[in-house]
Amino acid sequence: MPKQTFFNLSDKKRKTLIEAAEHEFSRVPLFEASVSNIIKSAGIPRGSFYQYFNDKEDLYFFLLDEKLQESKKRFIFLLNKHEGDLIEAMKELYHHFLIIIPDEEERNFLRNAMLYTTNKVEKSFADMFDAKQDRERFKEISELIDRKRLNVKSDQEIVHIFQIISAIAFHNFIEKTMKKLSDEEAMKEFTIMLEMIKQGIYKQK
Amino acid sequence: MPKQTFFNLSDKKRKTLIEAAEHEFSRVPLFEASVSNIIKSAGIPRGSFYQYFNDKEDLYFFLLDEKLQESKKRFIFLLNKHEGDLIEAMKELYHHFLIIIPDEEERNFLRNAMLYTTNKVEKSFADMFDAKQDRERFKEISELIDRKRLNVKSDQEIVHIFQIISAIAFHNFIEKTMKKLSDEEAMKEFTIMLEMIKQGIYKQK
DNA sequence: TTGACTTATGACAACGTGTCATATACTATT
DNA sequence: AATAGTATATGACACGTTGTCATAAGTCAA
Repeated sequence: MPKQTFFNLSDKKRKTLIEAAEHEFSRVPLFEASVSNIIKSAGIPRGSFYQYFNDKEDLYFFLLDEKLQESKKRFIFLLNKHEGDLIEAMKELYHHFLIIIPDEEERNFLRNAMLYTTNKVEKSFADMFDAKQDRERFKEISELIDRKRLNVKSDQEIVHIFQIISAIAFHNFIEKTMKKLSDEEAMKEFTIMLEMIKQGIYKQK
Repeated sequence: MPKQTFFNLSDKKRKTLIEAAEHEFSRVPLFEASVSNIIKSAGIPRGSFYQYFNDKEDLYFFLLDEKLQESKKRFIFLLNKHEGDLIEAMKELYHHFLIIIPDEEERNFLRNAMLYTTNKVEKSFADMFDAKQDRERFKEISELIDRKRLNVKSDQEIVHIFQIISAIAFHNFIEKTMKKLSDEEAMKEFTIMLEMIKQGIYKQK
């Protein structure tokens, strides 16, 4: 977490710094990003940077977390919109992630995050549904989901379903990026896969 | 790819170098690994390293690819063993990945790869099943799979099933690592998820 | 005004990377 | 054996990055 000093900064200075950081982290993935570029672009001295953050990771995951919080809120909104249909909500969330975000810098930031810090992103996203992490949110989501549609026996299985869908979404994004698929193609593949797991991939006896 | 010079090296020297590299890449993920450590441990001068490789990525992905080739071969073997049952083959492959590998260094190498270069590992693995990449292998695998068990209409859907199972395996490994689950716990979760997608997660109408 | 505390600053040591001029080894040909 | 031509080995070096630390400047309450 950034140090208190960072939060004590004037709004203007903090905003400049954040913008400089987002610019750098959009340009290249975390491991190639440099503190030097960020401070040059923000116009602050090197010492100050380390007054605010432990290191570049500190700043990076602070920014990433903020963005993921937004996604989590959106997910809840979409779950409402689709009357508790988990798959429809995830479809639209993913679609939004692919297409609707208008800002190219934001897209690149998230792209770099998804590809190079997959484990962190995936964990953060999965934790939304982890009762131990955030009982409040878990309860909210859990109540929203329409169980009648689902072939589940327990709450635990609902969590698994969420994890399966997330895993497929992550996989799909990686495939899209590596094979340079269009948004439409990616979305089509994602939808097909979801249909398959809805119905079951093995023949019923 | 490493340069020809590397392959011209004496077996002994090449082996020493590879061992030094594996040691370093087991210690830390690619982005933290240093050429300096590798050459120090291998006892070769800095200039030589760059005579053999373009950079550390060059060496890293060469090693990683070799290991993934092994997994691919094993997958085909397991598909045979389980008489074309895709899910049983993947279960055992994953189980092997988790438990059977006896060498701790090897485990750490793969762990670092899975967590920090997910996109590359996932792509390489998925390509095994990509007709465009390796028509030979695709044909071999495709013929091995027992379609009678599967609820599929086309070859394309079989590829999707493979992708779904891989995605779940990757997800599971990340979860296992982040939450420090035991091999048994991870395996149990993986099995549950596979059962779910076998049967379908939505109620049939 | 003073003292205590917080924040700002940039020079610096430590380390890492990739290159390049130079030295050395090897091979084939006369 | 001498030579030429090619492949390989070597390590000093220029350049970039990181995180720290001594010092300066600011803030605020008494």
